[in-house]
Amino acid sequence: MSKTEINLPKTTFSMKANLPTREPEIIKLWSKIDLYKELRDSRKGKEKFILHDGPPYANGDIHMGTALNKILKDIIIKFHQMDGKDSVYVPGWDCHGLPIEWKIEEQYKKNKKNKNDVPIVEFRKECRSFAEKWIKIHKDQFKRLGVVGDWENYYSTMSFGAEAQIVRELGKFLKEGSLYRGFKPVLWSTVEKTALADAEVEYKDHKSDTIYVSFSVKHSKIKELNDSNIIIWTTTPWTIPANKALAYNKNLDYLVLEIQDEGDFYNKKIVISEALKDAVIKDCGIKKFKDLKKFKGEQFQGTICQHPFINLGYDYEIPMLEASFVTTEQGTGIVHCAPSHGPDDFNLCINNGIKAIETVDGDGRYTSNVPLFEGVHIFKSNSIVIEKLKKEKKLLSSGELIHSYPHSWRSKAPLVHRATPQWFISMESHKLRSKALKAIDETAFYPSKGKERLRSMIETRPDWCVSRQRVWGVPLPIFLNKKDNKILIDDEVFENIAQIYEKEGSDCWFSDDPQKFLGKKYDAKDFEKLSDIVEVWFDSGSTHSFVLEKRDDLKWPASMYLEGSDQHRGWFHSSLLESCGTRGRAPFEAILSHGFVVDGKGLKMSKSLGNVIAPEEILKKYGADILRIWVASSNYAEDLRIDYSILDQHSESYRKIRNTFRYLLGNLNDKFDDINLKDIDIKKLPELEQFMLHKIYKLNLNFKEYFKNYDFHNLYKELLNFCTVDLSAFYFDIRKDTLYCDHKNSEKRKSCIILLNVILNILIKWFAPILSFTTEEIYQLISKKNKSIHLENFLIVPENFRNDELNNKWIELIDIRNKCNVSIEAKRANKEIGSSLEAGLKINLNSKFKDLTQKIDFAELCITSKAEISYGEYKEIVVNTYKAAGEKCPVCWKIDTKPCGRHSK
RNA sequence: GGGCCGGUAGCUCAGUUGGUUAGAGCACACCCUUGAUAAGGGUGGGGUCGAAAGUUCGAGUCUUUCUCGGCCCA
Repeated sequence: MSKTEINLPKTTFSMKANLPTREPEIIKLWSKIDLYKELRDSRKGKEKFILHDGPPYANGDIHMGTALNKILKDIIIKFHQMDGKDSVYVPGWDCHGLPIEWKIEEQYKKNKKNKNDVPIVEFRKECRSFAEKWIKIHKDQFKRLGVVGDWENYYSTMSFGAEAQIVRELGKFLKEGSLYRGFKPVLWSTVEKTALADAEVEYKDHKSDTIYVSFSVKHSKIKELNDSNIIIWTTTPWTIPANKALAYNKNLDYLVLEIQDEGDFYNKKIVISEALKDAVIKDCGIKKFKDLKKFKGEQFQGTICQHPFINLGYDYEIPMLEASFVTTEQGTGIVHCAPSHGPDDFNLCINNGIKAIETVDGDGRYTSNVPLFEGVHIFKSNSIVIEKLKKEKKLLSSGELIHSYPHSWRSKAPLVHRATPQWFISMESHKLRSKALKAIDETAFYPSKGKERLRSMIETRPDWCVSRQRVWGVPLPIFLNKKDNKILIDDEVFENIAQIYEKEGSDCWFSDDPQKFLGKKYDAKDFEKLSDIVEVWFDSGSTHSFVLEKRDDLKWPASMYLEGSDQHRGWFHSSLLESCGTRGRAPFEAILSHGFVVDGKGLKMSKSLGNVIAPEEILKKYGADILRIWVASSNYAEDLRIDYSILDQHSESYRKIRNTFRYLLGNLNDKFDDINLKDIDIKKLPELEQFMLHKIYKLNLNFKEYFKNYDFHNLYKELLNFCTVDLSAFYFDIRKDTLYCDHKNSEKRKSCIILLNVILNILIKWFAPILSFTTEEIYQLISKKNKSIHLENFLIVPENFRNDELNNKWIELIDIRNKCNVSIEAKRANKEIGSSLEAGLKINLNSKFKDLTQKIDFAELCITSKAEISYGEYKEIVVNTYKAAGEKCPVCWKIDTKPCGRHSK
């Protein structure tokens, strides 16, 4: 018999994947058939699954984190689509904000242009086109990853519709009354009379006056504190008039000392931290003193002090507050707090109900809120403060210090923190906090630990500051009445502004006559138009309103929001607050958060470490399907490690999967028969085939459970193990003989072909959400049913595939098979045999196995030429392997003393 | 510096309410095969469960401290 008479596998599906060149062709196919539209049409009227896209910032090439995020989204969307739902994906971009402003400014700098010489509207146009450019680039990069979505009708926070809706959303907070005007310190240049962003700040050495100031205790739980003086140290004496509180650390030890030196502090008790005692004594030149008491910081609780200028009209109470930012690095272990002049101070005070006020104006002069100092410039007031402290006997010591201090990058002038008018959404006035906490309870979190993380942030966060003194953003739609400084609240005006934005965008706020926005009802002369913009988190926090609610193909609330775990502080957070404030519930039913991409050792990627891997490199070297395997196989609940050795490993697994498909296709000769699983007459199949159907049934159960919990790394692992353990090393290996050597009419062979069809059909669908490209490549080869694999549904596996009894039986048989393999291996190691077909088996089994094994051909299972079982009182399974005697059949290669009768016909 | 989360074979991951000798796949080593062939099969080695202390008859699992890493805040 010649080789042409056996059925060798034949397929056009190549072993080599060549993904980097093949994948772009598949993307072209998807675009040609308009896959996204096909997907929508195929699920018209079906239950919707809406994964609402968190908008990436339209700036710079995508990195691994972005790729991870998009692929994970795509995998989930495809799972739901194949599960029969209408799984709509509308990608979006976040466009406003400082980073883009910066890029444009940088370009100006290069061209020696001054931002201030450029009209705002022109500047904003450049920002807009910059964002547009990056959206285009991102789109192609995301498509290359295999992400399918409505790329033609994406959303952006800078679209006119978005800008209009953001105005409407703010209008809701204004109308409700929860949006109020407050003050908050920002870094301020008194020279340029403007706020500066962190990135605009240069740190360099600066000489500051330093003072040790005493605050006398008004009352305290600690007896010894009641007639003592809390000592603080500061490098900004000019902030003393704005002092509202003192901060201590509850974990530090503090001392009460009695000073016995002559002078203002003779016989006075002072309080400082124990750790800084020596430094303070030396710095203040204290010679004689007595230790009176030592106590833990936590005992400060409830202590109230007096302002050092109490006799000059500063007659309010100064509470002592607990703060972890107090350290023993410098000073006295107690820190003076001016909420108008420091972010720490501000946050601590606001959490204790002390609000910042405007103490210093834009020029750097004290306002009328500061008694004695009104009109004095802060940079000229240190000496006055020091002099008055001395006069009031509140100055323990003074000096000078050269230290690193923030300066403006433009003017090089020293900066200060200055409380400026800002707009806040109250967490309490309309119960926003409790609404948000309730909404968290009603949300499903994957992984569950995300719930606590978000909750603890919402529980403790201060009021939401939504204003920024910038230009690239949505203008705050606020008019102030010049007479009484009251906010103009009128739905007609808000809607008018929104409709103008809808038509022409928000640029006109800065250029056009205010009357245009006020309409006919009000006179522009009576109102001041604000020039602040809305902070960008409010933009993206409103996407649910201008995307989910506005589009007919979507639904509100979203089924899921999915982002990196940093977004508990970001998008999850702002979306929750915005939606709870305006609609009383979260805009999502579930939140899935993923960890960060780190290198192979678990370190974060950074240029300096040289461990950065760009998605582009991976696509060029491996292809998107390998990257998608990396996403699916990693546990996103934690950080995700990636390096080339990890990718190499996944690309090995990919080859295993690809070869599994190749075996199926080869033996089917690329002819796929879409068998209805319900029509299979299971009892007519050999037991091995029945057992495989049971395996498929069980795996499908697990598959559904893993998918339900978004537990993809376990799902992928089971699929991979099915390919390697159950198929390649077991079923495929055993059935090679039947497939190659049996006649095409053999019942056994036909049964096997049924199984190969079933396996191919179910496997390609199981893998499709993950291996989007490879499964498409296969689908195009075998099926004309649909235009794409992604239009298919997961198969429903009939209950009659289940056969637990048979499964238990085959667990035993596989155990015997494993023992046979050990025995064969021993002979192979002795060089007595090579291939297992050169072997015969003598298997000794306890009689209890008789029923189990009677009809089983172990020569078939173990791929040997002979196998005999003898039953007896054996305690263990004992297998003896011998060299099979006789001639090798040229067709099936089995060795027998008699001629092989299989291939006569 | 503070809050939260994490550390199980070289890699990706399992490991129920504490309970036999901690598992799987890949990788690795050796062997076989040359009719899945830049494929396929078999056998095997490999872990102080980040470290230490504690609770317990018993700890990968519970407690504390430390350490390393990540995110957020400062």
